[in-house]
Amino acid sequence: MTAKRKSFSLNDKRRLIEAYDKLPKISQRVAATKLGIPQATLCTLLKQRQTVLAANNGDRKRIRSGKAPKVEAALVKWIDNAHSCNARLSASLVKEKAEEFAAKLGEDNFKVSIGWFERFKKRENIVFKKLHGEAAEADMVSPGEWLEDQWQQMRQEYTEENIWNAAESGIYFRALPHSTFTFRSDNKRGGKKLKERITALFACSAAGEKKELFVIGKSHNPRCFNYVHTLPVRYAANAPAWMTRNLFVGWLTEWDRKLAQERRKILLLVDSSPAHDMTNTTLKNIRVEFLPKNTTSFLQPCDQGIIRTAKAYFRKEMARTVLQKLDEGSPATAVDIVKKISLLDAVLMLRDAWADVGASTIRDCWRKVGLVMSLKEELETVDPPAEISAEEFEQWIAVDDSTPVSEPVTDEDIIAAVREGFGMGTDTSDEEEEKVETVVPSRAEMRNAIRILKTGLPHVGFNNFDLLHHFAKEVNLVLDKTTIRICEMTYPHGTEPIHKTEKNMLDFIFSVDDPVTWHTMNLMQNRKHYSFLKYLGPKKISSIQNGHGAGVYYNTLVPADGRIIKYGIISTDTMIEDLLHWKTLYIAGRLHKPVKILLQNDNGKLRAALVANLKSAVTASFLMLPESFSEEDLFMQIAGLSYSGDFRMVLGEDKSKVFNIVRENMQNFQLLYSSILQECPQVVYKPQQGKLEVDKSPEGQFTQLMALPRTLQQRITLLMDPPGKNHDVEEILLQVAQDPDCGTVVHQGISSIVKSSSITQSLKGIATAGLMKTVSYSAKKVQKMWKGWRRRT
DNA sequence: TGTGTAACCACGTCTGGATT
DNA sequence: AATCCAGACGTGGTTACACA
Repeated sequence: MTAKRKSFSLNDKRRLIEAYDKLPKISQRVAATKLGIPQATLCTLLKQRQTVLAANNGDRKRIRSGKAPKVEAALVKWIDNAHSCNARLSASLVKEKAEEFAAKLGEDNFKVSIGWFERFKKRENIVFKKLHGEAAEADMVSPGEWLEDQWQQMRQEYTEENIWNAAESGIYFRALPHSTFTFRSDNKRGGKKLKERITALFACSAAGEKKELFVIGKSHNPRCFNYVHTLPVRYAANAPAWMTRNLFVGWLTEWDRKLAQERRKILLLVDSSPAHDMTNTTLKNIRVEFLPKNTTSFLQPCDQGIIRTAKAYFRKEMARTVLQKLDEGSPATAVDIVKKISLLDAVLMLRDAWADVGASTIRDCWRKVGLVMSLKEELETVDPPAEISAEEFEQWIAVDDSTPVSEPVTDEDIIAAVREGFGMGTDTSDEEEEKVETVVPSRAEMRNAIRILKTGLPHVGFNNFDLLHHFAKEVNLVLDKTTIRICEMTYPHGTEPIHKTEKNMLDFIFSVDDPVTWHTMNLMQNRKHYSFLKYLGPKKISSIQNGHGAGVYYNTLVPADGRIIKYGIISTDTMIEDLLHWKTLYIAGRLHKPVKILLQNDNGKLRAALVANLKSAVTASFLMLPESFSEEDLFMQIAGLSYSGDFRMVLGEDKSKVFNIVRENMQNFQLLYSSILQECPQVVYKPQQGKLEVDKSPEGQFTQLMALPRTLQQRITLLMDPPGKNHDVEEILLQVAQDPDCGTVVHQGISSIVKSSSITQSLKGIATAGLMKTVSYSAKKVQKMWKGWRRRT
């Protein structure tokens, strides 16, 4: 009766979807007849779009997994790893391994049959070639030979300053020494929970120079980082907190760029772990060389003492912290204390520990392994704290030595990774970790601490008064500044896009709930900040502020503590409005770039608006970027939004400025946007190419368009549909989504917002700029004023 | 008129093993 | 190592129909 039913291969399906996309907008029914399939088939097909397009084996007709997908996943990882180590694999070896994994993963029903093996190979596209014995064996070099031969050749063009070594090390930052602290804690709970680990990448040169640490943690946006402006280390995160190829390449690329600026070329030695694989990566100023396999432990300077020394300092500081708390008579056990140590604390401690490692130690380690010939130097020794025996201290330093620091190497790691990937998780839950709250000391407390140091230190023989004075001055400078930030934010140096001459110009935006009151108070305290407009009175000033442009009233050229600052006042409501709807994009646009949020009284609405603003920026950028782009392209696009809407349209000096803002602040951008990008279903991150891919289908673009801020949507409708004919916004956006020039339309919409607002804002700038302000300014005044104002409300 | 879905069952792929 | 077998399993193309 009915014709024989068809069955499509994944390639067929992909072709069908592509063909459907090329069709003009018609009903599924019509489209289906054109494609020669029933409507319902087309409907299901479109629903499977993502799965079909992501499939890698197009000749198959169904995507099916074997009976024990976990075993196969583990096996694939193991094979990958073996390949990257140039190990020879025979079919029987692989089968043996499969059996082992099955046993370890508790897959009792799984049998390593010939049939299974065949299908497994087909599914994964694996072929086992017969290898000839010698090739692999030839790779095995003795450390001595390598040193005399290859190494001498490699290092010829490089001086010791430019010969570097990098190595990862796992760090259980909450680990305690075996016995000393445990007497007061119940051991049962102790052990496991304290195993939170971070991985740090240490890099140093043969001359003793150290590179900023690269720390990899579990959490992308640890809560304890919230209030921190700049981390003293580079930070990244992934679930197992270990080095991946992607992170490593990212780190290298950035370093390469810095070196290019310095016109410096270096030779970097790393061990040959899969995470260090450099294929498809080109670096201009870094030559990456690998230590021969199985000789890493003898030849790697970092492994031979450098990292150990850093860890010794780290653990010593940890002991000091814990012991002090215990001595203060805190009822908490050592375990409790250690649990309160946040990731931030650990990172800061680790940074200091790394800074403490002496250049001579580093040089000596390089000499010891024989990579450089130089004179023997004094090795520093880190004495164990008095409370801990030397032996125990040694053990404590080494507790994390054998932890995996990069993608899987041992079977256990593979199994753990597979378990995690399949959502079974090992028994450790993060709940405990999440509860570590960060206590930021108040400014008064910090000031007091400085005072205590000043009076106390001379009594213990500290006599570098210059240093102390300088330190106190620097700290107070910062403290004073931060106190005047009534609600909001400042731009990090060099990112403020408006002023060209003043490199160190700090720009603050205060969002205040009631601008009239604020101006009244501020006029009384700091009349000199205001231009001639002050004669008009606070009400008039606020009305100028609110009535025109972006709703920001600026006082410029305000001297504060030897610096010139400027500050803008905006009402919180106006700001939220702009963040949510992009009415002017003036404030919203600035907040697309990383800025420091100084003090936030708990305004949930504002916080939500800030996030919404970032999301909008990402969405708008997606629409304007091609299907595939790099992270840098994305940030560039975002940074360009507030200029003319599209970075490509920015000309001349401004272009390089945007470029620089992004380059100098890559890390801050990543910190700002990483969680948003991760949560966004529209974008797929392809780590292999370091590229992001975004859904460019009409449906995808439509959802993106619908998510744009209201004002932008209105502008777009206006562009597409001149007033008069009243079409539905949704209807028009649907049209735009089909349009191949969709990105251009979005760009025009944004630039129409930016143009109209920046004109009014700069006109107002003329009125509010006034004459040069020469009168000195005290931050404390504003602080007092602010306090006074708060009391009254 | 349009799209989405429950149910049905053809058929691709699974399994352990035998055979070439 | 590759191919084949027979039976089981479960995906997904299709039909008929509900729903806006």
